Amino acid sequence: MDAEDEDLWVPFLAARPRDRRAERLRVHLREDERRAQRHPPRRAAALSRDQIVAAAIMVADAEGADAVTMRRIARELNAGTMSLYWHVVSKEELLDLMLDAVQGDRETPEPSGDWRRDVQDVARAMRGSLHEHPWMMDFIGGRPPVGPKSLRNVERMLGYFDGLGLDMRMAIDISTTVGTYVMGAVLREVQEHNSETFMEQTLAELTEAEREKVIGEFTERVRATGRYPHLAELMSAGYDPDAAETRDSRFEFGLDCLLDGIAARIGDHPSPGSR
Amino acid sequence: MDAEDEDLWVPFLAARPRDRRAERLRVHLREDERRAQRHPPRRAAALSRDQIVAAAIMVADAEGADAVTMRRIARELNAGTMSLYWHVVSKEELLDLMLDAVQGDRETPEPSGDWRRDVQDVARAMRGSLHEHPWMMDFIGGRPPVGPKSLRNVERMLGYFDGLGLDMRMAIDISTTVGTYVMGAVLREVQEHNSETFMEQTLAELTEAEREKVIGEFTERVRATGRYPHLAELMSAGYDPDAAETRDSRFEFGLDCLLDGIAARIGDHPSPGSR
DNA sequence: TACTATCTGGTACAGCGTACGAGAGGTGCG
DNA sequence: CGCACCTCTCGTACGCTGTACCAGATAGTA
Repeated sequence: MDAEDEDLWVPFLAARPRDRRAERLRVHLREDERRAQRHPPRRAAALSRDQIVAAAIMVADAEGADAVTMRRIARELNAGTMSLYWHVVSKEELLDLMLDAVQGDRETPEPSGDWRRDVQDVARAMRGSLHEHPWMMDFIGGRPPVGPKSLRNVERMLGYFDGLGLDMRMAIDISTTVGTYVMGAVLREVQEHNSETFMEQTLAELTEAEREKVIGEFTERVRATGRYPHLAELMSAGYDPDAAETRDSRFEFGLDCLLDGIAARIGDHPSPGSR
Repeated sequence: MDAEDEDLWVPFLAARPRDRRAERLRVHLREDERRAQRHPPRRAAALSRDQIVAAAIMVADAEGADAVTMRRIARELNAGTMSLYWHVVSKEELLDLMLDAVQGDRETPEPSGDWRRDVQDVARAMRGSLHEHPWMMDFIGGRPPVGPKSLRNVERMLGYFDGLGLDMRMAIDISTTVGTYVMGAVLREVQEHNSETFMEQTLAELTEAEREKVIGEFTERVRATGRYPHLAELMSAGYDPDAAETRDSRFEFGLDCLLDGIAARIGDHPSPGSR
């Protein structure tokens, strides 16, 4: 049963209960469902948790993190705002549900025997998923990470190292390290993306002359201090480290470095010219 | 002049101007200061940007990200809420200023000639700084990153690779990759920390028996599915990958892997048993 | 004295998350 | 049938947020 697995929220972590309902909804969720079957829903369930989460993700994708308000989501569903609170304990919980839902977006590959390729695939998939939902980076800060979909992904990841004779500790360190790198990379990339769109908006309001003047003044000021030789060189070379074209290769570069280091450590010889 | 460097905000990026003042405060800040010297502040400046930023950081450190509200900060300074808005265009700008301010907390080491050690030091310093201000992770999501302090740090970082004959592109990729890893690591660690404190609070409300029952039921459910052999092994081994003791070594592990990969790539032979 | 620039902060408003509780619709029992 | 009881919807209201607007205080210049 697929639905069986979907409820594997780590106890305590899932919701911050503000009232009794949290416990009912989470820790004793199965029990709830049993009762619901005795007493089936009467009105063909106009609203459901999954619907609410889906609507919230739609809104977030289309209008950004700021647009995710309970009122906005309710409007999307033609429901009263407070109706959402029957299915969801708090906005905080809804965000958790959203994060876990998109975690399952991409399929993680079956172990192929080549751990390095599998890990690369997963890393790229994670990155792709995060890029499709950039609002994740707004919500992810400092919130307990584990929902059932994440659990499944961790399980898969650990499976890639099965035949290599690693102890569990090593396998876990490697998994989290890769995940760590991907998170950091996407965080940076989302920041850069936001910078760009913001800059473009601002630039559009200026004339060409003003634009050059402002930029010129800035580079001149950097140069004038004499304390930033590398940055000055960078700017005069016109090299933009954050340009979209370089982003993919930068991601792959870091990932390759990391995987090389890991490979060396687990006794695998790094594939010399991989990628 | 130290103060000279402090104003090197990348133009456009710094503030999202909601009205004209943004431009004045940022792009033409120097001009503003010149005028201010003609017309010096009359009341011995009861309030200043730096004070406001410092107060905001204090509040954030002591009470967490949620406590950072304009009213709270004003109260801290015995000022009216709206007085802050003379010195700061918006809360958003204040957050940018806070982030950049803590960026300069730790001193980055002078280049020692051993790039690897320098980079390690910087990475550890970044991590330490982020841990002292865990609210950073709440604010950092999807916001333009560059203030003057960050610029200085990038400059320093680039300097570590000076004698190695790398081209600029390589040096930049390496710098950002290391930064990326650190950000990701701290993001994860802050999440884990929050999970823990939350779990402790919840656990404190339960009796020992309830606690074991809930945990036991969960592990039983995970095992019952048969789809999570690695996780089941993990849980029955009682190994907690997020335990505080393992966190430092995990960070160093990932960092070492990364640096090994980088070293190999720039023709340096990895120090075999480093740390 | 009058004028102007700089800075303070009170009031007010729209929008947020959500506590509360009334009520609508359905089931099961007498 | 009536009646109790659960499941679910949602209007109202409250306290909180960021901040627009504007009236004033203060100090330097003319």
